[in-house]
Amino acid sequence: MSDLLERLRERGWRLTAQRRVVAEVLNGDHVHLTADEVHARAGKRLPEISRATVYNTLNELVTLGEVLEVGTDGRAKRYDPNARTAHQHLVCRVCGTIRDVHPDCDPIAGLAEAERFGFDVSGVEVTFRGVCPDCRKQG
Amino acid sequence: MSDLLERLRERGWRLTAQRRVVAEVLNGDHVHLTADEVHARAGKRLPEISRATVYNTLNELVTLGEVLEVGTDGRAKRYDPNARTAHQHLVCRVCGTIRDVHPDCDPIAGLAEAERFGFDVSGVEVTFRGVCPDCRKQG
DNA sequence: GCCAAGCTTGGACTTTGTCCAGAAGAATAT
DNA sequence: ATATTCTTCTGGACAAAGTCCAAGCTTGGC
Repeated sequence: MSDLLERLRERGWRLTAQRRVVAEVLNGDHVHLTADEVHARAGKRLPEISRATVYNTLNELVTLGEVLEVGTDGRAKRYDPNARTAHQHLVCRVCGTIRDVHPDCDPIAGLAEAERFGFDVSGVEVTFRGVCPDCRKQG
Repeated sequence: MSDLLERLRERGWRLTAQRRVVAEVLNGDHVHLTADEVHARAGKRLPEISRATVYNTLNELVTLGEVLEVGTDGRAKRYDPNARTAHQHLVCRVCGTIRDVHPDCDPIAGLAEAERFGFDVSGVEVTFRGVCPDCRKQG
Protein backbone atom coordinates (compact mmCIF):
# COMPACT_ATOMS: atom_id res chain seq x y z
CA MET A 1 0.00 0.00 0.00
CA SER A 2 2.56 2.50 1.05
CA ASP A 3 5.13 3.91 -1.29
CA LEU A 4 6.36 6.35 1.30
CA LEU A 5 6.89 3.82 4.09
CA GLU A 6 8.55 1.43 1.71
CA ARG A 7 10.94 4.02 0.40
CA LEU A 8 11.84 5.03 3.92
CA ARG A 9 12.52 1.47 4.94
CA GLU A 10 14.73 0.98 1.92
CA ARG A 11 16.74 3.98 2.89
CA GLY A 12 17.45 2.51 6.29
CA TRP A 13 15.45 5.10 8.11
CA ARG A 14 14.81 3.98 11.66
CA LEU A 15 11.10 3.33 11.71
CA THR A 16 9.81 3.99 15.20
CA ALA A 17 6.14 3.90 16.14
CA GLN A 18 5.95 7.69 16.02
CA ARG A 19 7.61 8.01 12.68
CA ARG A 20 5.48 5.28 11.22
CA VAL A 21 2.30 7.05 12.28
CA VAL A 22 3.44 10.37 10.84
CA ALA A 23 4.41 8.75 7.57
CA GLU A 24 1.10 6.88 7.41
CA VAL A 25 -0.94 9.99 8.06
CA LEU A 26 0.96 11.78 5.36
CA ASN A 27 0.75 9.06 2.80
CA GLY A 28 -1.56 9.43 -0.16
CA ASP A 29 -1.94 11.09 -3.48
CA HIS A 30 -3.37 14.54 -3.01
CA VAL A 31 -2.53 15.18 0.60
CA HIS A 32 -1.54 18.65 1.77
CA LEU A 33 -1.72 18.75 5.55
CA THR A 34 -0.37 21.31 7.99
CA ALA A 35 1.93 20.18 10.81
CA ASP A 36 -0.96 20.68 13.22
CA GLU A 37 -3.29 18.52 11.20
CA VAL A 38 -0.65 15.83 11.03
CA HIS A 39 -0.26 16.04 14.80
CA ALA A 40 -4.01 15.79 15.34
CA ARG A 41 -4.40 12.77 13.09
CA ALA A 42 -1.32 11.08 14.43
CA GLY A 43 -2.65 11.66 17.94
CA LYS A 44 -5.71 9.54 17.20
CA ARG A 45 -3.56 6.48 16.77
CA LEU A 46 -0.80 7.30 19.19
CA PRO A 47 -2.20 9.68 21.77
CA GLU A 48 1.06 10.57 23.49
CA ILE A 49 2.89 11.69 20.39
CA SER A 50 4.35 15.12 20.98
CA ARG A 51 4.26 18.16 18.78
CA ALA A 52 8.04 18.31 18.79
CA THR A 53 8.31 14.81 17.36
CA VAL A 54 5.87 15.61 14.59
CA TYR A 55 7.84 18.71 13.65
CA ASN A 56 11.13 16.84 13.84
CA THR A 57 9.84 14.02 11.71
CA LEU A 58 8.35 16.31 9.10
CA ASN A 59 11.59 18.23 8.84
CA GLU A 60 13.55 15.03 8.46
CA LEU A 61 11.25 13.86 5.70
CA VAL A 62 11.72 17.17 3.95
CA THR A 63 15.50 16.91 4.30
CA LEU A 64 15.42 13.38 2.96
CA GLY A 65 13.54 14.73 -0.01
CA GLU A 66 10.58 12.40 0.52
CA VAL A 67 8.15 15.16 1.36
CA LEU A 68 7.74 18.65 -0.01
CA GLU A 69 7.03 21.79 1.96
CA VAL A 70 4.38 23.96 0.42
CA GLY A 71 4.17 27.52 1.68
CA THR A 72 0.65 28.86 1.43
CA ASP A 73 1.26 32.47 2.14
CA GLY A 74 1.19 33.49 5.74
CA ARG A 75 -0.61 30.43 6.93
CA ALA A 76 1.07 27.32 8.19
CA LYS A 77 3.24 25.32 5.87
CA ARG A 78 1.68 22.27 4.29
CA TYR A 79 3.41 18.98 3.63
CA ASP A 80 3.07 17.14 0.35
CA PRO A 81 4.22 13.50 0.21
CA ASN A 82 4.18 13.51 -3.56
CA ALA A 83 7.75 14.75 -3.92
CA ARG A 84 8.65 12.18 -6.56
CA THR A 85 6.78 13.47 -9.56
CA ALA A 86 7.37 17.09 -10.48
CA HIS A 87 4.21 19.04 -9.99
CA GLN A 88 2.93 22.46 -9.16
CA HIS A 89 0.05 23.80 -7.15
CA LEU A 90 -3.20 25.51 -7.95
CA VAL A 91 -4.54 27.24 -4.84
CA CYS A 92 -8.03 28.64 -4.30
CA ARG A 93 -7.85 32.22 -3.09
CA VAL A 94 -11.05 31.80 -1.12
CA CYS A 95 -10.96 28.47 0.65
CA GLY A 96 -7.28 27.55 0.35
CA THR A 97 -7.87 24.19 -1.34
CA ILE A 98 -4.84 22.90 -3.19
CA ARG A 99 -4.86 20.90 -6.42
CA ASP A 100 -1.82 19.34 -7.97
CA VAL A 101 -1.20 20.29 -11.58
CA HIS A 102 1.45 19.11 -13.96
CA PRO A 103 3.74 21.31 -15.99
CA ASP A 104 4.25 20.63 -19.66
CA CYS A 105 7.88 21.70 -19.43
CA ASP A 106 10.58 22.41 -16.86
CA PRO A 107 9.98 25.91 -15.56
CA ILE A 108 13.53 26.23 -14.26
CA ALA A 109 14.65 26.44 -17.87
CA GLY A 110 12.63 29.65 -18.14
CA LEU A 111 15.26 31.51 -16.16
CA ALA A 112 17.89 32.78 -18.56
CA GLU A 113 21.54 32.55 -17.51
CA ALA A 114 21.79 36.32 -17.68
CA GLU A 115 19.06 36.54 -15.06
CA ARG A 116 20.70 34.34 -12.46
CA PHE A 117 22.97 36.95 -10.88
CA GLY A 118 25.55 34.37 -9.88
CA PHE A 119 23.06 32.32 -7.90
CA ASP A 120 23.32 28.56 -7.88
CA VAL A 121 19.70 27.96 -8.84
CA SER A 122 18.42 24.60 -7.69
CA GLY A 123 14.66 24.76 -7.56
CA VAL A 124 11.55 26.55 -8.56
CA GLU A 125 8.05 26.72 -7.14
CA VAL A 126 5.11 27.63 -9.29
CA THR A 127 1.81 28.44 -7.64
CA PHE A 128 -1.23 29.30 -9.69
CA ARG A 129 -3.91 31.31 -7.90
CA GLY A 130 -7.56 31.27 -8.72
CA VAL A 131 -11.04 30.53 -7.46
CA CYS A 132 -12.29 26.98 -7.37
CA PRO A 133 -15.66 25.96 -8.87
CA ASP A 134 -17.32 25.60 -5.47
CA CYS A 135 -16.34 29.05 -4.29
CA ARG A 136 -17.36 30.58 -7.59
CA LYS A 137 -20.90 29.27 -7.21
CA GLN A 138 -21.20 30.79 -3.76
CA GLY A 139 -19.37 34.04 -4.40
CA MET B 1 9.86 61.32 -7.02
CA SER B 2 7.31 58.90 -5.73
CA ASP B 3 5.16 56.80 -7.96
CA LEU B 4 3.69 55.00 -5.01
CA LEU B 5 2.71 58.08 -3.02
CA GLU B 6 1.28 59.68 -6.11
CA ARG B 7 -0.84 56.70 -6.98
CA LEU B 8 -2.13 56.53 -3.45
CA ARG B 9 -3.07 60.19 -3.45
CA GLU B 10 -4.91 59.76 -6.71
CA ARG B 11 -6.91 56.95 -5.24
CA GLY B 12 -8.10 59.18 -2.42
CA TRP B 13 -6.23 57.26 0.25
CA ARG B 14 -6.09 59.24 3.47
CA LEU B 15 -2.43 60.14 3.74
CA THR B 16 -1.57 60.42 7.42
CA ALA B 17 1.94 60.99 8.71
CA GLN B 18 2.30 57.31 9.56
CA ARG B 19 1.10 56.06 6.23
CA ARG B 20 3.27 58.50 4.39
CA VAL B 21 6.35 57.28 6.21
CA VAL B 22 5.53 53.64 5.53
CA ALA B 23 4.94 54.34 1.86
CA GLU B 24 8.17 56.33 1.63
CA VAL B 25 10.21 53.62 3.28
CA LEU B 26 8.74 51.09 0.92
CA ASN B 27 9.22 53.09 -2.21
CA GLY B 28 11.93 52.11 -4.67
CA ASP B 29 12.83 49.65 -7.33
CA HIS B 30 14.29 46.54 -5.79
CA VAL B 31 12.94 46.83 -2.29
CA HIS B 32 11.90 43.71 -0.40
CA LEU B 33 11.60 44.59 3.26
CA THR B 34 10.03 42.63 6.07
CA ALA B 35 7.35 44.26 8.20
CA ASP B 36 9.90 44.55 10.97
CA GLU B 37 12.42 46.29 8.76
CA VAL B 38 9.73 48.68 7.60
CA HIS B 39 8.89 49.38 11.21
CA ALA B 40 12.51 49.99 12.12
CA ARG B 41 13.10 52.39 9.23
CA ALA B 42 9.81 54.17 9.73
CA GLY B 43 10.72 54.54 13.41
CA LYS B 44 13.74 56.61 12.51
CA ARG B 45 11.57 59.32 11.07
CA LEU B 46 8.56 58.93 13.31
CA PRO B 47 9.72 57.35 16.53
CA GLU B 48 6.30 56.67 18.04
CA ILE B 49 4.92 54.71 15.13
CA SER B 50 3.52 51.41 16.36
CA ARG B 51 3.98 47.96 15.00
CA ALA B 52 0.23 47.57 14.63
CA THR B 53 0.03 50.58 12.35
CA VAL B 54 2.82 49.32 10.16
CA TYR B 55 1.08 45.97 9.81
CA ASN B 56 -2.27 47.63 9.13
CA THR B 57 -0.80 49.90 6.51
CA LEU B 58 1.09 47.15 4.77
CA ASN B 59 -2.05 45.01 4.61
CA GLU B 60 -4.03 47.89 3.19
CA LEU B 61 -1.43 48.50 0.53
CA VAL B 62 -1.55 44.83 -0.38
CA THR B 63 -5.36 44.92 -0.57
CA LEU B 64 -5.20 47.99 -2.74
CA GLY B 65 -2.91 46.08 -5.02
CA GLU B 66 -0.14 48.66 -4.74
CA VAL B 67 2.27 46.36 -2.94
CA LEU B 68 2.97 42.67 -3.31
CA GLU B 69 3.45 40.20 -0.52
CA VAL B 70 6.33 37.82 -1.08
CA GLY B 71 6.39 34.71 1.06
CA THR B 72 9.91 33.50 1.70
CA ASP B 73 9.25 30.14 3.24
CA GLY B 74 9.07 30.11 6.98
CA ARG B 75 10.66 33.49 7.33
CA ALA B 76 8.77 36.74 7.62
CA LYS B 77 6.82 37.99 4.62
CA ARG B 78 8.48 40.64 2.53
CA TYR B 79 6.78 43.54 0.81
CA ASP B 80 7.50 44.51 -2.76
CA PRO B 81 6.29 47.92 -4.01
CA ASN B 82 6.92 46.95 -7.59
CA ALA B 83 3.47 45.43 -8.13
CA ARG B 84 3.01 47.11 -11.50
CA THR B 85 5.44 45.26 -13.73
CA ALA B 86 5.21 41.49 -13.91
CA HIS B 87 8.23 39.90 -12.33
CA GLN B 88 9.30 36.86 -10.42
CA HIS B 89 11.62 36.24 -7.52
CA LEU B 90 14.90 34.50 -6.99
CA VAL B 91 15.41 33.75 -3.30
CA CYS B 92 18.59 32.70 -1.50
CA ARG B 93 17.98 29.60 0.60
CA VAL B 94 20.60 30.67 3.09
CA CYS B 95 20.17 34.37 3.78
CA GLY B 96 16.75 35.05 2.29
CA THR B 97 17.89 37.80 -0.09
CA ILE B 98 15.49 38.39 -2.96
CA ARG B 99 16.32 39.42 -6.52
CA ASP B 100 13.74 40.37 -9.10
CA VAL B 101 13.95 38.43 -12.32
CA HIS B 102 11.94 38.83 -15.46
CA PRO B 103 10.11 36.08 -17.28
CA ASP B 104 10.58 35.69 -20.99
CA CYS B 105 6.99 34.58 -21.38
CA ASP B 106 3.74 34.51 -19.45
CA PRO B 107 3.91 31.52 -17.13
CA ILE B 108 0.16 31.42 -16.69
CA ALA B 109 -0.07 30.19 -20.26
CA GLY B 110 1.84 27.11 -19.16
CA LEU B 111 -1.22 25.77 -17.42
CA ALA B 112 -3.24 23.79 -19.95
CA GLU B 113 -7.00 24.20 -19.97
CA ALA B 114 -7.36 20.53 -19.11
CA GLU B 115 -5.35 21.14 -15.94
CA ARG B 116 -7.48 23.94 -14.55
CA PHE B 117 -10.18 21.80 -12.92
CA GLY B 118 -12.82 24.46 -13.41
CA PHE B 119 -10.81 27.06 -11.49
CA ASP B 120 -10.93 30.67 -12.58
CA VAL B 121 -7.16 31.09 -12.73
CA SER B 122 -6.09 34.68 -12.28
CA GLY B 123 -2.49 34.70 -11.17
CA VAL B 124 0.71 32.81 -10.83
CA GLU B 125 3.74 33.17 -8.60
CA VAL B 126 7.08 31.82 -9.64
CA THR B 127 9.86 31.59 -7.09
CA PHE B 128 13.28 30.32 -8.00
CA ARG B 129 15.37 28.98 -5.12
CA GLY B 130 19.11 28.92 -4.95
CA VAL B 131 22.18 30.12 -3.10
CA CYS B 132 23.48 33.61 -3.71
CA PRO B 133 27.15 34.31 -4.53
CA ASP B 134 27.91 35.69 -1.07
CA CYS B 135 26.56 32.67 0.77
CA ARG B 136 28.32 30.29 -1.59
CA LYS B 137 31.69 31.80 -0.69
CA GLN B 138 31.05 31.33 3.00
CA GLY B 139 29.30 27.96 2.84
C1' DG C 1 -15.45 74.93 17.01
C1' DC C 2 -18.06 70.45 17.19
C1' DC C 3 -18.96 65.87 15.79
C1' DA C 4 -18.60 61.58 13.57
C1' DA C 5 -15.64 58.70 11.18
C1' DG C 6 -11.53 56.83 10.72
C1' DC C 7 -6.55 56.22 12.45
C1' DT C 8 -3.20 55.07 15.80
C1' DT C 9 -1.45 53.09 19.95
C1' DG C 10 0.38 49.67 23.08
C1' DG C 11 -0.32 45.68 25.08
C1' DA C 12 -2.35 41.24 25.33
C1' DC C 13 -3.02 37.36 22.70
C1' DT C 14 -2.56 33.66 19.00
C1' DT C 15 -0.25 30.87 15.83
C1' DT C 16 3.55 28.53 14.22
C1' DG C 17 7.60 26.69 15.09
C1' DT C 18 12.26 25.78 17.60
C1' DC C 19 15.17 24.37 21.48
C1' DC C 20 16.60 21.85 25.37
C1' DA C 21 17.50 18.56 29.15
C1' DG C 22 16.15 14.54 30.78
C1' DA C 23 13.64 10.01 30.08
C1' DA C 24 12.83 6.16 27.32
C1' DG C 25 13.96 3.01 23.71
C1' DA C 26 17.02 0.57 20.25
C1' DA C 27 21.36 -1.44 18.91
C1' DT C 28 25.77 -3.26 19.92
C1' DA C 29 29.17 -5.43 22.54
C1' DT C 30 30.30 -8.46 26.48
C1' DA D 1 20.96 -11.61 29.47
C1' DT D 2 23.30 -7.27 30.91
C1' DA D 3 25.74 -3.24 30.35
C1' DT D 4 26.90 0.47 27.40
C1' DT D 5 26.13 3.70 23.99
C1' DC D 6 23.61 6.01 20.72
C1' DT D 7 19.29 7.67 19.01
C1' DT D 8 14.77 9.20 19.56
C1' DC D 9 10.88 11.08 22.20
C1' DT D 10 8.72 14.16 25.43
C1' DG D 11 6.86 18.26 27.49
C1' DG D 12 7.63 22.60 28.62
C1' DA D 13 9.86 26.88 27.90
C1' DC D 14 10.88 30.04 24.49
C1' DA D 15 10.77 32.95 20.20
C1' DA D 16 9.14 35.19 16.02
C1' DA D 17 5.50 37.01 13.30
C1' DG D 18 1.33 38.73 13.21
C1' DT D 19 -3.63 39.89 14.84
C1' DC D 20 -7.02 41.97 17.88
C1' DC D 21 -8.98 45.29 20.82
C1' DA D 22 -10.40 49.19 23.66
C1' DA D 23 -9.19 53.70 24.37
C1' DG D 24 -7.39 57.95 22.78
C1' DC D 25 -6.25 61.06 19.01
C1' DT D 26 -6.80 63.37 14.24
C1' DT D 27 -9.10 64.82 10.47
C1' DG D 28 -12.45 66.61 7.51
C1' DG D 29 -17.10 68.28 6.99
C1' DC D 30 -20.50 71.11 8.75
